[in-house]
Amino acid sequence: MLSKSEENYLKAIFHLSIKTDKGISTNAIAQQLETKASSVTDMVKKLSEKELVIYVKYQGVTLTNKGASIAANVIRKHRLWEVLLVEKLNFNWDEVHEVAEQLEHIHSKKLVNEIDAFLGFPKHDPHGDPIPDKDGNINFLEKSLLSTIEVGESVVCIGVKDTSSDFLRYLEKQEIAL
Amino acid sequence: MLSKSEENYLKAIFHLSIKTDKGISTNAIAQQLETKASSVTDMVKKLSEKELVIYVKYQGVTLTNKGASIAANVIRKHRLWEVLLVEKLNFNWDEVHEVAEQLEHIHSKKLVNEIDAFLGFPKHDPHGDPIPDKDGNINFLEKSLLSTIEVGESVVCIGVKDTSSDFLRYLEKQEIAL
DNA sequence: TATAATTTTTAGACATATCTAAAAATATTT
DNA sequence: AAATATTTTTAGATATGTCTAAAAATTATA
Repeated sequence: MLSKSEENYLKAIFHLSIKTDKGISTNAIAQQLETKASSVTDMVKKLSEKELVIYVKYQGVTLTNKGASIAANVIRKHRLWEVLLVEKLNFNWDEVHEVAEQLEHIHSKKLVNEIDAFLGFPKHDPHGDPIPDKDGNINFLEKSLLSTIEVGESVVCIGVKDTSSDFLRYLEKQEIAL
Repeated sequence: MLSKSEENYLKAIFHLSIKTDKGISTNAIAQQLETKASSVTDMVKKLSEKELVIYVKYQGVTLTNKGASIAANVIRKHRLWEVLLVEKLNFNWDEVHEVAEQLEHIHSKKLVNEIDAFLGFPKHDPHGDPIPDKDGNINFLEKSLLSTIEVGESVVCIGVKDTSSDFLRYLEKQEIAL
């Protein structure tokens, strides 16, 4: 059973890996997790021993299949909890992140799958991000940033990149929803 | 913000305090938490510094109002989660304990209160134990053990003392429910 | 390609929570 | 009340995860 900390590292590496095929740098992980590079080195060694990442000194890390699968599962839980909070428990989409950060570390396969069913097997979280399936498969559908759209063009908003409360409340003020 | 471990100690002391007015012994706590007496001494000192328990060396501990309130709140969360698991997520009453032990440590007042409302403000958990209210007040209603009832007497079963899976499944086989 | 700047790792320290083994205090027995 | 047994505490060790500061490796610059 992995610790909360180990899961958070895998999740951070997973997110950083989406944008690139290269190894993820120690500093990038440190920045993502708001921790120090030296802490990252320590943890990455540990994850490497557990065969969850491939780590070559000074070359950054990449997730193994096992590591990626665990990370996807944590993200699955995070996003399913977010849907539950918004759809059933009157949370606003700008209030869910902090609680979901805690809930994503609850260990119970039955719980996750029951929530999935209870919610009708949602495909996206309240911010439009795709929810990985049981096997960790995730649907990266192509999106364009609103800033790249021409004035006058009609588009459908399916997600947000910035999930800060400030930004989400700004969107609501502009009457932009998903 | 208290750690999971600190919360578990407060909860254990709370439960042990129900049966007695005396200070709770180091050994009793160690037994309840399946840990060693020396670990209990360490933690109890820490809780004492935080004014959550009154601790006199060799004399056991009692909860302060603050400590009791926190313990009651953890128990409130535990029992509300159990109701959610059973009522909404298809858990059997013998499957809920382990997951609730994790969920009770999630920190979010809004979450607890929303779950409470979502469930229609239940008064008891799936084992018939009372759910403390927001302020930590708990309804200790008088119950008699089935073993003290005369043969032929008619009674209503409103709770269980033993919450082990084995015992709960035995009750189901006997068609005894709450 | 040397030199400088940056990144990464190592070494050693600290906090939390736990443990074992020994010492001290309390409780029980004779 | 003295001897014995039990409980509790202390002292010192371990594991996890973090940090700072210094050393080593890599990358960028002149």
